[in-house]
Amino acid sequence: MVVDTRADENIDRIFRALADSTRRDIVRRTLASTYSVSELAHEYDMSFAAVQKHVAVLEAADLVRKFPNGRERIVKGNPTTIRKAQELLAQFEHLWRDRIDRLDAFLAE
Amino acid sequence: MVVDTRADENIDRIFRALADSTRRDIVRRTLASTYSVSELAHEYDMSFAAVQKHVAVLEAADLVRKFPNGRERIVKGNPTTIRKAQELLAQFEHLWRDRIDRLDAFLAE
DNA sequence: AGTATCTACAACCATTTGGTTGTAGATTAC
DNA sequence: GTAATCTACAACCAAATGGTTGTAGATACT
Repeated sequence: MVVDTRADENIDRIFRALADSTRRDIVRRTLASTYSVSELAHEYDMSFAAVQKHVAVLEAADLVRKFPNGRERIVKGNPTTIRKAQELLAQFEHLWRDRIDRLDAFLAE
Repeated sequence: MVVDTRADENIDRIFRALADSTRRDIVRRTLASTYSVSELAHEYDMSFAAVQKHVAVLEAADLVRKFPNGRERIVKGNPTTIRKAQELLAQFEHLWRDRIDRLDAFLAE
């Protein structure tokens, strides 16, 4: 069985992007407030280029978007993609509940 | 600023584990039904050892657990960890909502 | 105009990841 | 008892990841 589709690759990117505490912190910050790339870079113990790469990973996953503002790029967190991931996990939980419901129905016989 | 803690590493593992469509499929299956490792292996176009490794990654993230049953290991999806991830994403969304609420309050002045 | 700042991007490096094959230990089936 | 099945794990390999430094293009400041 082959499992991978284009849609799956997008999901891969989302979870992969979230699997790093620096990137999760960037998402939190840019959801709660406004940051340029260099403002973000000041927050972490790593090079500007490293932070830039993290932002690029998040952007590829559509977890943040960049908007030009003069020489700066304003990074904004994208709540829609967060919700998408959340809904996928909710489906997972649903599978479990359905199973329990089936079990309950069986035991009720 | 240093961002990583022990707790963060666990979160890393969860999202990292979910960032692969084969592993997401294993989670879905083992939440909805019962599979041994070899039964899972039959479902995918890869070696038994590869599937075994995927299960190990999921187990390290506590997304599945293994229970010995004779020579088999029964793999069970763990809804608790799914929920944990879901709640974390819900917090992210909350940051966004708070921001919008603050904006609304400001505009209402 | 000249300088400083912000960003983009390439090249490089060590480590991790996702796959493989092969070997070996337990348990079950005949 | 022997053979088949299920699992574990090591060794290996190519590709991706997460960091670095260095160079260069735009924009803003004085």
